[in-house]
Amino acid sequence: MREAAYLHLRESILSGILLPGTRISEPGLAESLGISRTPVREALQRLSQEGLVELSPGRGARVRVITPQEVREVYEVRALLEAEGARLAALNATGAELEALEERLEALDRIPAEQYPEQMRVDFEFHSLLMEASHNRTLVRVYQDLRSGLALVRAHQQTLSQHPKTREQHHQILKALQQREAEQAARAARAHVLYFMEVVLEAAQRQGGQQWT
Amino acid sequence: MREAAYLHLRESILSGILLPGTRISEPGLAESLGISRTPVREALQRLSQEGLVELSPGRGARVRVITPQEVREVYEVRALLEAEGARLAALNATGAELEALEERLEALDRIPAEQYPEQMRVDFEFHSLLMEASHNRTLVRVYQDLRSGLALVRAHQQTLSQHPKTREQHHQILKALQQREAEQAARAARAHVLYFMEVVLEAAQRQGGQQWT
DNA sequence: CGCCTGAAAAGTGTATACAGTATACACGTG
DNA sequence: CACGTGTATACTGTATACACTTTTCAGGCG
Repeated sequence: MREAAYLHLRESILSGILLPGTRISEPGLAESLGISRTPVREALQRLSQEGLVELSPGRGARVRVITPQEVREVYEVRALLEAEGARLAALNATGAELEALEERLEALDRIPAEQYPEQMRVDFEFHSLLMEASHNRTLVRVYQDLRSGLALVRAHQQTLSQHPKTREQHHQILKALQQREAEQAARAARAHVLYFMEVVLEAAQRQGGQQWT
Repeated sequence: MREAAYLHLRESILSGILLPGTRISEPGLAESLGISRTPVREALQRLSQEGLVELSPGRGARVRVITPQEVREVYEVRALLEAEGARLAALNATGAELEALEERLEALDRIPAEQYPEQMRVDFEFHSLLMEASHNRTLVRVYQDLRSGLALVRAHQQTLSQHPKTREQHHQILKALQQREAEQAARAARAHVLYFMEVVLEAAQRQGGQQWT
């Protein structure tokens, strides 16, 4: 039930049902889920450590507010991690892992542009598989922690995937991995993440102000 | 009281009172601290997310066991983060921050070699200040998360600080920061962390087997 | 009309109770 | 003598109760 509360809250936040800054009441959420406060509390604390909610002592939980400055910081760290992941993957990836990556890019091409959630899911899988191919589980863990925070940002930035450049960059990364060119893979991954950061920040500037979901 | 339970457990684990693999009983710990199970549970879950304890569903909590392979992974990621931190610090550090760093190195020289805990504390402060001088709070957060796991390793590796090379490497980093040479700072920080990793792994091999603290 | 005050409502933090489950140990069986 | 089974104990996960704090809102005062 803790897991259920966690997943429900996470989904509510990422899908935009709960806007940033919204207060989350333990009794309220517990009743709406038909469970007691205990698992709700534990779910909130987990989300707090993941950076999706803010927990002030004695004053309850709120959905976290993220500033553009913070988005920039997170993407810069992600670029660092993903570049290293790509470098290691070029050295350590197995044949099966390379095929799985290739398969995801083919799947992305097959998905119609209007099915945004599906695109996002496969895109996410591609990057996760890339990091796992590094064979450094600590790197993967840190990366996933960072991404759960990033999800907050992308929630309302729909339609920005499948930019023309994105597809080309994905293939550049894969090609470098297949040719075992570590430095080239790192550069390509870094460029991809930083390019995406600019797209996100631009879209945010157009549609919002100092903060958003 | 959650904080008290958290700090008590953390200290017990890092000081070696609780050895890796030891089962931690919620009722037992609650009684020994004179509090109820609720805050104990919450502390255990926090420690679980920080990587100090392992939490198997329905089967309670154990102090986590770390393998040399994992130590290598963690230090490699730390080297990556700290190199980036040093690079950014060379660009962004304020005068006051540079002075604080210098002060820590002077303090390290003043501490007698036998006061190991004090040395470790100041050494920790130096590295934390270095990362904070990067002015990227996300980078700092990820770094601190990683280090709390590392603390497990160093707990029983006393006497390995103040290796002759350590002092020199610290000063190399600081010098690069003062001269605003970003790439040199990154290289120096990376070399320092990786060197330290080798020292730790060597010490572990001498005194242990496949796993320790 | 605005601001301060104070009481009521809601909420957080901790303790405790209870149901379901894993673990350990002893006994019986092959 | 080894192994499986059954029972008793201990523990985890969830629910509920209670004290204390924060928030809210209405009424009175300046």
